[in-house]
Amino acid sequence: MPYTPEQIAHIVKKTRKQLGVTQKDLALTSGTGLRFIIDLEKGKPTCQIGKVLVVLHTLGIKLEIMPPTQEKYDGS
Amino acid sequence: MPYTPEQIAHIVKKTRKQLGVTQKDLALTSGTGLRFIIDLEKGKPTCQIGKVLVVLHTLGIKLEIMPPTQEKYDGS
DNA sequence: CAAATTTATTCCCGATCGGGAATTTTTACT
DNA sequence: AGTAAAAATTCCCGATCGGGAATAAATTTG
Repeated sequence: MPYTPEQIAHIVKKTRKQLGVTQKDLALTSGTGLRFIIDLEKGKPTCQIGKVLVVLHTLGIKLEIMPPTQEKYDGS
Repeated sequence: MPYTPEQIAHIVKKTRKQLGVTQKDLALTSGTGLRFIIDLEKGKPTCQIGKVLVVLHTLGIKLEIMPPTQEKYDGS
């Protein structure tokens, strides 16, 4: 289940609309530019991670990152 | 609790080491370049989201994105 | 339906990402 | 301690990100 930029784009757009926020407002409140927001919501894979994280936070979208659990097999 | 690029960097680096994988190997298996991996593990906020997602997936790091819950107040 | 609003595209352009190689520095191993 | 391995830096350079404005297109509103 890896996330793709397109999926993130969809979540961002949907959340933004649900909050009744325009792309322009989101750009302002997240400290980015309109250009970036449009690209992000288009699912562009080259958007900068730092800005993506800021936008997610601005929209109240929570992120959880879970490393794999370590299982050591002494297969001897 | 927003994630920062630095936090992601830390998780990536820690996971990679736990898996006993070198940066070079990770670059190869994730289809990126050594340069990118080093930048990512340095917490550079300008790394491309698409590549970040691929690396996370390659390392088996799971991501969860949770939009805010919608609560409609008819405050009338 | 027309007007207003929102979104998307285009343009300009400075800054820089990132692939890949070479080199240097740091870390790990014996 | 010395060596090998890993990581980081530097370099080159083509490609392009993204801010911001203007414009076009699409969508929403009344």
